[in-house]
Amino acid sequence: MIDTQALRLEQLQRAGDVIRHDDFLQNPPVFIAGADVGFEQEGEVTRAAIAILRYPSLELVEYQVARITTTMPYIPGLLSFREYPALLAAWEQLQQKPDLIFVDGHGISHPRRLGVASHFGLLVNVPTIGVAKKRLCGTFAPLDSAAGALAPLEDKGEQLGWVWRSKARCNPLFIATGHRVSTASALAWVQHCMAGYRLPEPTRWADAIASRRPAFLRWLQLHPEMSP
DNA sequence: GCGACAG
DNA sequence: ATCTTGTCGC
Repeated sequence: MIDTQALRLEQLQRAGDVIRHDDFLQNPPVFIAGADVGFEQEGEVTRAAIAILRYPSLELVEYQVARITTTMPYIPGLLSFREYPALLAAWEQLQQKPDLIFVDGHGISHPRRLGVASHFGLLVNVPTIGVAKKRLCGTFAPLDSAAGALAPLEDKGEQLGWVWRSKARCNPLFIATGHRVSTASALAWVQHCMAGYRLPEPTRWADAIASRRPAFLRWLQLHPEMSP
């Protein structure tokens, strides 16, 4: 069995190492990555995809996909332990390491302040931002229906991040510091990587690659040399 | 006790 | 997350 209590204690300990302010040596970043995790073989296999985009052009310059045997079931609040092994595997395969990573999931907007974006950021020691599609914890004021509507996500007296409607008629995104990025910058960087869709480009590409979507397959046709 | 609960 | 087509709404 899994000692969930020990994992929760580990989260509390690691959360103390998360840096919640900007400490980039060079800003703005030159390469921004999007990271996404999915599953195959009825969950037996965990698949991670990382897409590297040049900033500010947002063109895809590299991507890596890693598949490993799944070791943990999905337990709300303990997601990072299930996903980080595959993320690390994909990370090791990268030729070009990014200056900033958008991780699909929460950052410090987590019950014990250690979502997958924060956990992964600590492991690779790179600035990360959590971009999630659903709330995990915290509360926020009703959001206006217009694109751009924003509300702080708060919990127990502190602001954990933002709830931001990136596009009209779409559910909002939950954006928070992962590691080495401030709450204000987390929102700004995501906003700087939008291209008309609900998700920011780094995340959108990572998802397209992991799921082998048509847009990605078409891009592959134009870049044969990029086929792994 | 009851409801909520990233991917 | 994943299984999956068409369909309703702006």
